[in-house]
Amino acid sequence: MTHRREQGIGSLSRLAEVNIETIRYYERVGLLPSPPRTPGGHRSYSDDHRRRLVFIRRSRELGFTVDEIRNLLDLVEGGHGCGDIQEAALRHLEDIRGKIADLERMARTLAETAARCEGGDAPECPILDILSEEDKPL
Amino acid sequence: MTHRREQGIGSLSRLAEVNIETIRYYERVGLLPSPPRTPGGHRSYSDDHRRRLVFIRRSRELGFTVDEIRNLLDLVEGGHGCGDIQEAALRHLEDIRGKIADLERMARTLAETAARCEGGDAPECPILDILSEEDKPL
DNA sequence: CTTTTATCTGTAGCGGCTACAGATTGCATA
DNA sequence: TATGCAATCTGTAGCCGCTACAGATAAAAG
Repeated sequence: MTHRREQGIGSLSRLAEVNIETIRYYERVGLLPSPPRTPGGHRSYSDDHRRRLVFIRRSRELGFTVDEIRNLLDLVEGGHGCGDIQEAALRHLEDIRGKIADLERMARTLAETAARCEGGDAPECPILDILSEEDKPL
Repeated sequence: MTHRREQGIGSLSRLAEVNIETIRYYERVGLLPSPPRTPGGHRSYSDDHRRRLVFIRRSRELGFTVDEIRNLLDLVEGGHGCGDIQEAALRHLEDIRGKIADLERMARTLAETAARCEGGDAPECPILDILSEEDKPL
């Protein structure tokens, strides 16, 4: 029986591995519900908050935006089945693959161009050429 | 002889394919030198400005940050040879490859997990599992 | 000269935090 | 119980790289 009861924001921060300031930020933007407060006004979190916060962190680690996470959380709350969630994940996967493709184009261009450099003090520099000659396509 | 003389910001924007607001932004942050002004206060650009602006745009397209571009421009101005520039490009290339690796990790996790989904209204969802169970590594 | 278009400055917003300042609360020890 | 220190509070501002406005003025076209 792991009965961790109410806990402060610092403890939640350590358990969920999320910055304290970030936790308050998530509350402000409506990702994490406002917890009850102690008589003195300190936030007091339950295990449910912790689970939700871990969900948020993991989603961020997988590259979901705050907006997308809001949607994911709505799907979960709404008791939607696996299908909708899978669909959201696959959409996001496509985004990621698009970004990878962009970066690979950049990397290819840079690598190819840098390979043509002679280095040293050579005045001619193929990198400068592709950067400044506007009529040559990348 | 292509003697385009002084021109306004709109014309520069079209030639260099950079947004007008972005041009003024680059001037504010010190990437593009402040051009002379007409008696009425409008910016008046030369071909040098255009070349430099194209350089900036291309660098951004290759993923260099504004700071990195400032450094690149310093290298160029300083008459440094190909070697230094090549070095900067290779450093940047490593950054890009790091980002690609990050994104590929995300994509792999998402793809593998989504593949285990049964879809439909199944109550069990492997995606939700990896998102909320904090003791399972991604 | 009048109209239209171009440009001007300044400010604020985006996302996703992070970093402060200055006030207050909570808890442990003497 | 007093005290001292750590934890937390709110509010605001900054980061990057733009983008979008509003309201005023300049330039070009008719």
